Amino acid sequence: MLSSFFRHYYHSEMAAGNNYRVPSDFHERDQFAEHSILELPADQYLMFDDCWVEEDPPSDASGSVQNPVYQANEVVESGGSRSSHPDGSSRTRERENDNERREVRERVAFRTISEVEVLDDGFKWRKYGKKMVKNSANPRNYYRCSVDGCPVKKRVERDNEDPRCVITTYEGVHNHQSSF
DNA sequence: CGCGTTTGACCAGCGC
DNA sequence: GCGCTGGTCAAACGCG
Repeated sequence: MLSSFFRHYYHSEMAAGNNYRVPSDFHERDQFAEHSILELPADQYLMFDDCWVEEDPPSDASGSVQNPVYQANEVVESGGSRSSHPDGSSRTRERENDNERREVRERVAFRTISEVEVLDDGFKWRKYGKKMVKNSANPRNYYRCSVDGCPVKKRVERDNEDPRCVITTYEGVHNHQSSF
């Protein structure tokens, strides 16, 4: 139950050939539930329907959208044929074109209802920064995977519009197994 | 003593 | 060029 939607999302994306990644065996961490959401009703477990993949917005789309979170979301929705069950074929071609133009940036963002901001996703993180960001009363925290040589980073911030929610953004792919 | 966090400084990109 | 903003660095500090 815990992360069935996420598992479905993740595998459907991978099956579609999209290059989206999250930490391996993320969805199998029991500790994830213990830390974050046990006290919540089952139907509020996780809001992975708000999962999206951030991409660089087109240059003519910037400026009018205040919240970068939703800006990223809109880019995904308008740029391809994604739904909760994406076919991914057109996006795969877009990806290949993107890869020729710029380095691959694998980034996944999602929102969870959680009391704690640092969710246990099976990896060990080292905090390296904290910043107040515009249009949000909550600070954004920056973490790096503490495994030597691993390039993965994540940003964590509490949703300004819904303080129950935590927005987590992963960037990069782990070059190792989880810490457990 | 080693490791992780805190926090102000610094830097790069962008718009004007 | 200047100011704003987001992201990173690194010294100081805290804790086990």
